[in-house]
Amino acid sequence: MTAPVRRGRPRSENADVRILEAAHELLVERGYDRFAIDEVAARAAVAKTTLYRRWPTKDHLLVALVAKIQDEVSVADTGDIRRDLSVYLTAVATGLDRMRRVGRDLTGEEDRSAGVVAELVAAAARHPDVGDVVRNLFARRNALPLALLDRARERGALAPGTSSEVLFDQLAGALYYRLLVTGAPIGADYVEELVGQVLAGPGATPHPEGT
Amino acid sequence: MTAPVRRGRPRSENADVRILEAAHELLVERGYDRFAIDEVAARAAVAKTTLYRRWPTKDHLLVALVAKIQDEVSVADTGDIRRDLSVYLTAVATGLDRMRRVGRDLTGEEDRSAGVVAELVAAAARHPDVGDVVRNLFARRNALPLALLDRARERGALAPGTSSEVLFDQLAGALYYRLLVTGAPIGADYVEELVGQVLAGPGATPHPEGT
DNA sequence: CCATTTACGCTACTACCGTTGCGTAAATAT
DNA sequence: ATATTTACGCAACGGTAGTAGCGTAAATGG
Repeated sequence: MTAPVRRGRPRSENADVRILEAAHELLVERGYDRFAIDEVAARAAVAKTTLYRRWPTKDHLLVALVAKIQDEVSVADTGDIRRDLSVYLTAVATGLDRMRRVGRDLTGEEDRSAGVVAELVAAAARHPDVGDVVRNLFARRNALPLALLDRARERGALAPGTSSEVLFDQLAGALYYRLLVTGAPIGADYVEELVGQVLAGPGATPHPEGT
Repeated sequence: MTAPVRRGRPRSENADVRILEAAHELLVERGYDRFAIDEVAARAAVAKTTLYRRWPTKDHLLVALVAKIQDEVSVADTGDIRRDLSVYLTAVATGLDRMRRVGRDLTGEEDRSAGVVAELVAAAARHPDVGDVVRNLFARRNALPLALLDRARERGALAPGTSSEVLFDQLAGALYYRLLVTGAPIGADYVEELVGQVLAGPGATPHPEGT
């Protein structure tokens, strides 16, 4: 936090707020496409150039918006790791499903859904700096569940050599893979099955094969 | 295959080929952004309208291109499920990494990477019909490894109740999650660790020292 | 008070995606 | 041959992302 003593005319904080609000409204109403920067500026009663001074591309605005919107997913630690994971991942899944429907399905609109998560991923791939922000976002979002896994391992509920990060990749990865790639549903029953199989590990080889 | 007897002037197959070739070249050269439809048409020596008659959006062209480019990942079944999975997933990972670098890094260009996979995911989310094609693409691509898992289960190398689909989600999901979301590297060592942990299952509680 | 610095609003502009209208080319049907 | 049908090429257009130039507003420094 360097001293906020700057030389010229200060940025209107009001403008930031109004832009983000207008963008939020339009995103929910219309989805990411059908979401025109000009319209955001107009609705925020701000010149387009003012908007671009803050966020150099639409993608940057999107990620700033998501960062603001994103709700914390709470993590309960009851000591029953399986149950805790199921609860957490179910919450994540419903959150993702809500994000997927943004701009669609609320109104009886056509079908040009946006899939905010998909757009976020694409934006992160397009601009390195957006990628940094997105990764930071997820890092903070995932810190609590990772800590949960760490504690479980220390407690002996997970095998000693277990990598929390890899374990989390298995769990979250399955959800995002279904959301973004295969489009398969991710209901509570799926989460339950996933957590069960991840923890059990199907490689129980009663009679090890191979040379 | 309905009879190819149609009434008017036939579509120039040559045009399809030339367009896809030009698009392929440009995609590799420039990446998905910086890839202008006008330029594809020009390079293919075809009117823009001719192109749009075949693929109604840039996204449609992209997915058609990827469908053509995508190389089969071979699946070996040596009987050692752990080894087979490692080999297969390593091949997938290197393929993904190659896709990620398309349009970047070949030239000493700036940094506006495209991330073809990310764009593909976004395209699938934007247009329902593109989504269908993409899902179909992956379904066919994943058929062999899924069959591998099925055989392993029947052979007793995987626990009887194991869901091949969920298991595959854990594996592929982890890779795509890293590629698209966290940006973490996915080298051979990671794949090895992933496969090991997925098969072992960290939930083996040797001495539950609960509350 | 006045110069400087930075932000704002406005207009105009470029580039690209995707569409439309129209004249022409290549096939089939009679 | 002629009519019909469908594709092609061309040119113009509308909509949106992002940029550039310029005059004006609001702050600080002397």
